[in-house]
Order: sequence, then structure tokens, then C-alpha cells
Amino acid sequence: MADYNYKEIEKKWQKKWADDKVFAVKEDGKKEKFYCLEMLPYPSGALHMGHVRNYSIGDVLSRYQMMNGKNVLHPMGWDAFGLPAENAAIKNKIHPAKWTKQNISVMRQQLKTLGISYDWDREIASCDPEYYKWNQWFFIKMYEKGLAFRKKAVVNWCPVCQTVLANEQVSEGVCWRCKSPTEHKELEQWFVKITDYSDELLEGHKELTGHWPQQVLSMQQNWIGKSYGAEVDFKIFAGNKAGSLKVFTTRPDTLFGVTFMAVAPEHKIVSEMKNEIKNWDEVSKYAAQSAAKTNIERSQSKEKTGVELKGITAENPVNGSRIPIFIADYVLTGYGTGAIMAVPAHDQRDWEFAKKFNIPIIEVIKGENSSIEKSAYEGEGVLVNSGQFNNIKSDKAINTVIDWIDKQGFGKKTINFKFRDWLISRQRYWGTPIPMIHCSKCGIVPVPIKDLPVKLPEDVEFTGQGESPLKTCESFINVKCPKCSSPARRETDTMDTFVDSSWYFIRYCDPHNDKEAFDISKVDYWMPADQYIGGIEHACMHLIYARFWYKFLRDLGMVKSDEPFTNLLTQGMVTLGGSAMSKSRGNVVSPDEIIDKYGVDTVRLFILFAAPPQKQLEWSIEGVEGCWRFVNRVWRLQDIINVKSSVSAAQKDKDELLRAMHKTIKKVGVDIEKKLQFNTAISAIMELVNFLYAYKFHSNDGGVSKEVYKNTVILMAPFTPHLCEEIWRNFFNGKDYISRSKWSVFDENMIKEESVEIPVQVNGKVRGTITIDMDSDEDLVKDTALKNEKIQKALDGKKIIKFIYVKNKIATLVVK
RNA sequence: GGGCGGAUGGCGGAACUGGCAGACGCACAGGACUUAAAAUCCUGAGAUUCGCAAGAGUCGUGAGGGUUCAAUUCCCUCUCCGCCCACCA
Repeated sequence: MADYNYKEIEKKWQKKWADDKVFAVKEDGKKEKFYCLEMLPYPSGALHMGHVRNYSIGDVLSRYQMMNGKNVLHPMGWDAFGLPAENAAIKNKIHPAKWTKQNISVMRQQLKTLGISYDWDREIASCDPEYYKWNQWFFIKMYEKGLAFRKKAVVNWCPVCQTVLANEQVSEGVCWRCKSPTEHKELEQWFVKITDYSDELLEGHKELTGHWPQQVLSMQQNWIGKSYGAEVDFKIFAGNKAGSLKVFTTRPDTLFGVTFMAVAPEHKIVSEMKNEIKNWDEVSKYAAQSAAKTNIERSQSKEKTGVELKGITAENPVNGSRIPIFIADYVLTGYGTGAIMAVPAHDQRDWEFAKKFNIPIIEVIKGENSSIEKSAYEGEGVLVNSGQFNNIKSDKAINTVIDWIDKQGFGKKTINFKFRDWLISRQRYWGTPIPMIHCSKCGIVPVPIKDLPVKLPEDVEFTGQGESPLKTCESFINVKCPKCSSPARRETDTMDTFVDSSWYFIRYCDPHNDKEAFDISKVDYWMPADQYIGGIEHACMHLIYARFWYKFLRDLGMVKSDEPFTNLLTQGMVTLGGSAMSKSRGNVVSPDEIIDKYGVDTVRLFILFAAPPQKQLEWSIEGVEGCWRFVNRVWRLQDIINVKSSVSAAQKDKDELLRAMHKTIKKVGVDIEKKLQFNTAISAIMELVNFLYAYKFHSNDGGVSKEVYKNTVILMAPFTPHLCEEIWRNFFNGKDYISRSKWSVFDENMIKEESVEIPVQVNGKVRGTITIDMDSDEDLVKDTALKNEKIQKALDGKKIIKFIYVKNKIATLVVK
């Protein structure tokens, strides 16, 4: 028989699947639903192996569930807004919309050659006004609920290009285009008050435990960063003027060791105390220098820097001692209060700072063998030099000190989060326009719902110079105030693209609705998504934003569950030579080429077989070759199964083959559904195929081997759908598509073995094996073991101290 | 610096809840088929020692220690690698 002709066969079935809309679905209350969701791609121009992996994994699960009778929703779309389109516009003089649409059509074609079971009728692109209209609608709802608000925030600014830069457009402090040093600039921007949901986002993890990778839950927990501690007020004195400085600390037990304070250069006390600060020139110079640095530069500086605020001092409330105050850029504005109480003996950063500025270091926690000579001691211990708290253990002291602070009235117990509000403003063109209007009389006014969507104007220029193209587009900016009709200006910021990806999976449930974002009853049928699949790099941002958005929709009464994704699978990277495939490394393998050479079934099989989905996958062309051989091995069984044998099969031979088949059916089901471990499912199928090759009675066994082959094809269908469809329809005369046919069932009785071979250990070493009846009792096993010649030899007349038997597994003799 | 993962033959990987480490595949070697090669089919194989062989022994899951009759799996210490976040008080 000729090789599996993938070129013809794969194309043929892809066309039939599309023509017959095999994967189109509708809500059906009589059927159990399964929503399989893969992270939608950014239309960068070409599919890469990471995409192929992501979508192959999803396809296995979707097809498996279809064959198990579920009503499967499996959609695909495009995360179509974003910076690269705008960069392309500047570089190649092509409109972002045109560039994006071209890329989508190329990648859509590539996706179709993968043979994934998508319902293409549900395709969406986030740059379509029909989609982003609802981003605007949700934004207005958030605004009405006080969840969208304006606040000053820092952006990277290139003084030469006169433009705002994204973090990725700044490397080593210079603009990516003109290489001039960038600056920081404060702008009034839009935020979403995601921190209102901090606690709930943490609580929700309880529901996800066991269904999401622990890794992702831990990362989100640390990202949200809830910590318990105390807020403490320090009095400050500057000449006749007095004030106070609030700090947050997780270690109130070290309060007696505070020997100085430090504030972030941006802290408001610096400007408030301007007249009292005696070395103002020096201080303001330092503040300006810090402002010019990026956060990364600030964090990478090896040496701690700072300037003392001369003329003001603080008082340590626990002992009344006067301590100096510094501004220092190792203190962050965003966390806590932007000011710290420094305990050099027990915080390494404070220790380094104190050494440099000759500030006293007072030990207040004494651990076993602890020392503060060479570095800070950050561990636990008992309190010393701490007045009435001496000799209390530090972990206990935290609460004791907080209670005392509270009673004395200079502080209180607090909870602090690392988590920040979501800055959604972007000073860009290619994004969803924020639907707000600035009126000189009425202030900020939302665009009336009936006027949505606020469409992006098409006729703008992309120069890369100056501000966002929207700012210079007169027809866009100039509007009448919806309230008072006087001339007003449109908001020119667009939304972060994470907004688009925060609810697209809900839109898939009702993708063409032009009356509302989605029909609640349809969404109620499909959501939450049963399985979400994507890269680990989205563990924190996207997966937190999407969870937040879902909770917000729930509060609007639009969705009925609390969490959008029941199960999560984070796939590993595809690497070559140990590192991720990337253009800059020049180690990219194009899916198109490989598919052309081996067919898509082979490529899918390799990607699913070479590593478990969660782990890194090393690309190997030899591995692909191996899968190609296996595909053909399965293909050739069509001939082999009909070969006449000279001997006829005994019942024992047939039973043995059938037992192997039932075992395989069971294992493949468990591996796909419960373990999401496709590599072992595939190797089990390989073993069954090897068995069929070793079996000698093919056409002389009353159809048993044919039955086994048929089930093999069914088990393989989720992995290599084209190959299996062809064999199913042609060789087995399947009436319907294989994806609509029934998954194999196994018979537990067929799997049971009557006897089992178990190893016998003597003092931990295997010295022989015995064959016993399944579930034999312990005494019998012991007798059998002791009668064994090899075991007797190993025992060598020694005394048996102990006999341990693990049922049907192993027997151990401990002797002396 | 912090957080989260990981380390098993020449390579990718397997191993239920602590129970025969190395399934399956790749690469390799040998054989069959062939005029020959490719393809295909079959067989072999962790390392090491003894043995002509059948076989027998020892070592072996990053390193070192511990618990256990038994550890890739549990505990402690350390090394290296990857990913994410960057001085989080």
C-alpha cells in the first residue's frame, strides 16, 4: 500500500468539514455542553509552533468531548488591536487596519490547514467596531459605578519624538527609534478600580484549587500580595512646624530598631516641607535625577542612594528618639504609603543604606547565632533593646506590639496589597477609543449609549512623531457636549488591549449580537468555559483581568457564575536548542514548511507526543520523522488486517488482544480527560498498534483484530483527525463523520487479570519473582515465595524477621 | 533581590497514593527482504564487573545527609537551569 497521501486526504476532509459545518454548534438544553477555549492569537503575520501546540491541545479535548456526546463550543478569533500594527504603519506606510486584516487572512488560512474543529461562524476580531462598541459600553457602566476614574500616572516620554513610549519601546533608557534618552512625564489617565476586587480575586482561588495549576494560583497570590501589618504615625518636626509621616510595616516587632526614615522622591512631604528643608537644592536635584530613571534602572543600581532632608526630623513613637529623614529612590511610591521606617539591623536594604550614611544600627531581634555585623538579620528570634517587649518571641511580638500601638493611639492594624489599580489609558491610535467627552462647562461626560460605538477615524497619518494621531484629528476631537451642546473635546486615549481579551470568550457565545454585548441566556448555557488553554506568561495579568471582568459582569447581573474558566491548562514553550523559538535567535521553525513536508496530522502528533503539554517542548525533526512512520504504520494496518494466516487464533490469543485493547481504551480516556497527558495516551496507542503487528491471526480470528483496529482509529481520531476520518469512512464504511461517532467503551471485566507476577525482595533487593492468583491472601503469597528456589538461596538459612506484602504488587522479606 | 517551577540512559520522555527505575519514541547496532540502496518488517541495548555463553553480581533518577523493610516519589542542606516580577518595608 502506498504511503498515507496527506496532501490529498487532509485537504479533502477539511473541505467537507467546512461545507457540512460539522463543528457549528447551537445551544441545546438536552445535551451536556463543553466549552473549550484557547487563548486567541495576536495577528502578527504568521502562525508559530506555539500556536500549533496551543490549538492542537484544544482540538484533542474538543474532539474527545464531541465523541463522548457533548455539545462542544470551540471558537476562534483575533486579538487585533495593539502596538505592532501601529509600528508597521509608521515603518511601512500601511494603515494599521489594513495590515491587521491582511495578517488575519493569512493566519486564518494557516489555522484552517491545521484542521482544528472550530466553529468558524463565531469568529470575532477585537478591532471590529461591532466588538469594541461593547468595550465602550462596559467602560461607561464602570464609570457609572465609580470603577473607572482619572488619576495622574507616569508615562515614558521621548522629548525628541514628542511621543509617549510603551515600556517595550524603551531599552536601556533610550527611545527605540531615535535613541535619545527618555524622560518621565505625569499625565492624567484613566484607571479601573480593580483593587475593589482584591479580596474576592484571592477568595476565588478556593474554587479553582485542583482545577488550575498550583503554579498559577501561587503566582496570582503573590501578585495580589496581601500582607498584614500595621500603619504607624511618626511625628515630624521642622523648626516650629510639626506634622506626621505614615508608614506601613509588616514588622512592627522591630519598631525599637528604627534609626531613620526614608521617603520616595515623589512623596508629597518633600514639596510640603520645601521651606523647612535646609538643603533644598540638593534634595530637588536628587528628586529630579530619580524621576529621569526608569523603575528598572532604579532597581538595578548596586548602591543605595539618597539625601537627608536637613531641617526636619522624626520621632520614634515607641521611645521618643529623634531620627533623620531621607529621600531615597529605593523606596517606592506605589507600595504602602511611599514612606518607610528603616530598621537597618533587620532589613538588608536599610542595612546597606545605614552603612553608607553612618546611621546607627540597633539590634532588636536576637536569633540563635544571629549577627548584624556583616549583614542584616531578617529571621526570627526574641526581642532585645525593646523596653517592655524584651524576651518576647518575634512572631508573637508582632501582634503584641500592634495592640499596644493601637492603645497608645499612634497606629493601627492594617492590610496592604501589592496589587495596583489597572491603568487602561494608552496614548495610541490602534485601540478602542475611550468613550468620554471633556466639556469646559460640564466636565467629563460619557458618550450617550445611543451614539456608540465611537469609531476610530480612518483618515489619520502615522509618523511616529508627536502625539497620538487621534490628537490631531479635528473631525474626531471636536464634538458637542451631550449635556449642554457647547463645543467640547473627545477623549483621545484608547484602551489597553487587555480590555479586549478580558471578555472575548463571552462574546463567542453570541458573537453577532448587535443589540447587546451578548444574550444572557446563551451565555448562561455556555459559560463558564470548561477548559482554557494558553501560555504560562499570562498567569498574572490577563488571567486576573479576565477574572475581574467576569466578576464585574456578575455584579451587573449579566453572568451567573463567579469564575470564567473552570479548568486551566498552561502549556510550555516550544524550543529549539534549549531556548524559545524567536526571530532574534534565528531558531524559528515555520509550521507551514513542516506541514507541507509531513502533513498536519504528523506535526500535531509529534507536538502532542514529544512532551506533556505543561512542559517545555524541544523541537526535533527526527521526532517528527518517527511520528510520520507511526502514521503510516497505522495506515498500513488496512492491508495487514486482511492478510490470511495459516493458523487460526485460539480463544486465548483473541482474549489477549482484546484485553490489550480494553486496557488501552481505558488509559487513553483517563489520560485525555483526567490527566491532560497526551504523550502517554499516544504511547499507549502505539503499544496497541505494536501488538496488532505482532499478532499473527489477522483474518482468521472472526473479526477480532479488525474490531481492535477500528477502536484504535477511534482512539486516535482526536490526535490525527484526517487520517482517522479517511480510514473510518473508507475502510470501515463509517456512515457519519468520525467526530460525530461514538467514543470506544471498555469492559472492566476484560481488563482483569487472573494471575499476576510479583517480585520478591530480600532485604530490599529483588531476588526472584513468583506468579500468584490475583488477590491471593498474604499467607499463600508467603508460602509461595518461600518455596521459590531463588528466594531460598537468597535466604541462605537466615532468620525471617518480617514479611511485608503489598497486594498484587510486591512481597518483601526482612531477614537477619 | 523576591516569587514560581525544574534536574531521570546518547536524546525527548514514562513510573498509581512510597513498592521491579528507564514504558513509548528518537538516535544507534544486528538480522530479514532487495542485484543494491531507500522504505518496510523483526531483534538488541542504563553503566559496570565476572563469564565463551546461558547467566550472576555491583552501581545508578543534579550533589550531600535523613526517615523507611522499601525513596525518582517524603524531610533537611546545597548546586545548577528555566520562567515571571523587579529594592513590596
